[in-house]
Amino acid sequence: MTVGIRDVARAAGVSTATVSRALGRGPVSDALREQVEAAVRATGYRPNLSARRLRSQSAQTIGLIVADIRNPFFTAVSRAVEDAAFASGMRVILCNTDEDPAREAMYLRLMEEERVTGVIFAPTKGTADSLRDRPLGFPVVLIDRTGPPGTHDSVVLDNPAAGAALVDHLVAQGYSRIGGLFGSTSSTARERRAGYEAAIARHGLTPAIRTVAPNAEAAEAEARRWLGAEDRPEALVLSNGLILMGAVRAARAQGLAIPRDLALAGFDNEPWTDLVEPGLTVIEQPVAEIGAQAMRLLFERIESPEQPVRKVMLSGRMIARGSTQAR
Amino acid sequence: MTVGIRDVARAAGVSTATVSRALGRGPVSDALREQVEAAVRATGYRPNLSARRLRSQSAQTIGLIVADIRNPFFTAVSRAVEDAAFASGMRVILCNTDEDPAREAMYLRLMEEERVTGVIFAPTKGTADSLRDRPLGFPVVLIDRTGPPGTHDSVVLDNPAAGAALVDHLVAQGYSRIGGLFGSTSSTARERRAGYEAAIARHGLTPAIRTVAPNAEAAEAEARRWLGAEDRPEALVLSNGLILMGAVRAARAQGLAIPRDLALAGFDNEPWTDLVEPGLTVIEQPVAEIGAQAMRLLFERIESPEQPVRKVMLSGRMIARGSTQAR
DNA sequence: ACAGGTTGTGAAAACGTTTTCAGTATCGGC
DNA sequence: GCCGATACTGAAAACGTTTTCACAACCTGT
Repeated sequence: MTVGIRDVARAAGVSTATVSRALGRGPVSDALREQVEAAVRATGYRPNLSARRLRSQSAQTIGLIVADIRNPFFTAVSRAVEDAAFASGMRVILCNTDEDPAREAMYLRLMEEERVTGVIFAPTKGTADSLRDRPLGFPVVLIDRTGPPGTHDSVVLDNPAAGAALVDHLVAQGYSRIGGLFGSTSSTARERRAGYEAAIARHGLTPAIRTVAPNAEAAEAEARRWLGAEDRPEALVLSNGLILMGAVRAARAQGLAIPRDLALAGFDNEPWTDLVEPGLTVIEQPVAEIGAQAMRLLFERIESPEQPVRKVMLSGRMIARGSTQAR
Repeated sequence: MTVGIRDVARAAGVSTATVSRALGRGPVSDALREQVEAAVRATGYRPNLSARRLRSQSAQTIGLIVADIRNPFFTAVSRAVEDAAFASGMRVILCNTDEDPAREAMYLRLMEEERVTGVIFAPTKGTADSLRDRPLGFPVVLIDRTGPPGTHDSVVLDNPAAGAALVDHLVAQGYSRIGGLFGSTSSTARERRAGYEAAIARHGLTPAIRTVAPNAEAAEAEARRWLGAEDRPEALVLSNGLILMGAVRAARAQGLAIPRDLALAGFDNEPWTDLVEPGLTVIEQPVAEIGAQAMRLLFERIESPEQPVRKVMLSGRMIARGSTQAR
């Protein structure tokens, strides 16, 4: 029924070995190569990737496991990864875990079964920690989040610095009762929180921290409670774009004017953050750079598996907008 | 090196056939099944999916080819598709074409080479038209966009009705010089435009139409030109969420107040559309339903390949917000 | 007690490629 | 004119599974 390499071989009057070589790279005379190419066109042959991968023991595929495909940060990173992969003739399998450890485990198993060449992974905290003891058949590069130092290559933002920068900015703008609402599932949120705490301490202020599942709905609910409470802060630091959106919604719901009643400073320069009124002060992440660096680390790890573990730390860029106007 | 089914068989003291049957569905005694499972755990065996697919001639994989992964409409649909696929024990390969026919062709070829079970596809107009003459080894369900009637199953919004509904709403709110800015690459934009034109004609108004690449940057540039021209419309209909965002940016850039100087009505109830001031009137698409229906059509087509082509048309829901306030 | 299932099992074939191995021309250098 | 490379080619093995085939063991109804 379906046309295979033997059909092409027969049509071209050569052996299957020659067809294989003509299609891949192998020594084939120009004459035969042309015959083969003609036969491929004539028969409409499509190589069977499963067979090719099985025999060649090389999937030419990298897995990209992200925590939330709705988060524009991850879609932006994934585009960069995909571009780099295609430039190297590799396929990408994109997986979305929804910050769910069970789905992370499932996808890691899937990657093993696919015998992928390598994986780029944004794990939840628990998985990141246990990754050290989990033997996997492929190299892993962590993005956005890391586990214990020294286990896997990684590329992350300088989160402590970024968290501190937001606090410093808010202090400079005249705010002092500065709260922080951080995601509960990632090392990244922890690091941003650590930067927040350090800066708060440095300025001699009192920290006020709440933790929440990193999605807009949970963040809105928690922020509403907080903003309705007596100890309502004057300003809020939000640890990612989804939480930032939740906070904006909560402020609206509570009838608080930004920045008069509540200043906001968060992460991820998403397209909508300068469309709302006032614009939102954010740390912009170098998303394309993160994806590209992750692919570079992965390729270099595949090239030389025994080299020491590396961690690439990139700086964010603060974009000050109306939401943190001086009071 | 890597542990295969023969190693498991040896460890369990059975044949490879028995291991295969114990892992899949096949008649195996309980005693042996347990032995096999123990051996799997002991050896850390992971089945090789390439080998499995090659032998069983079934990829258990569906391809999902979307036009723009940055468009929240497609990420939402893809989540629904993925959920349905996993519920049926299938994998999903997610591909992003960027509205580029060359990438569409590349991904279609990839799907052939992967021998996928089926494909869900949001094609550009040119590709949708030529799809009829392109023999593919798998069933295809078109989403969001269609080609010539009767060639492939599809699930789409009732776009003409939705386009007309926006015009009707604007007319009811007192606007009469209503322009339309539509995407250039999809059948969907065409249908929305047809609905716009029909409604404009029905109200005895004059149509004013511009066409643009369906991304925020191109839309903003075109809208800026238009809004700076003498024949600036009082209201604008925008054919998707990205174009809507471009229009908002253009209005801001030209210093036009919404809705006083310019009313806006668009598509896709994205999270930010009610965060901007004023909120934007949009047609909300039943994204989860679109994904679920597409999977249903695909499965039923796989089940019975010869059944007549079906087209599922879903209705959008208009959400009126401040951007179309009565004047 | 026997024919005719039914159930469980293993040996071996098969899936569609790539790669190894061996072989045949051809070539350059003596 | 011979010898060792070099370049190309085909036959067959190999990749890791699932599936077919054959068969043995056990039922079930007469």
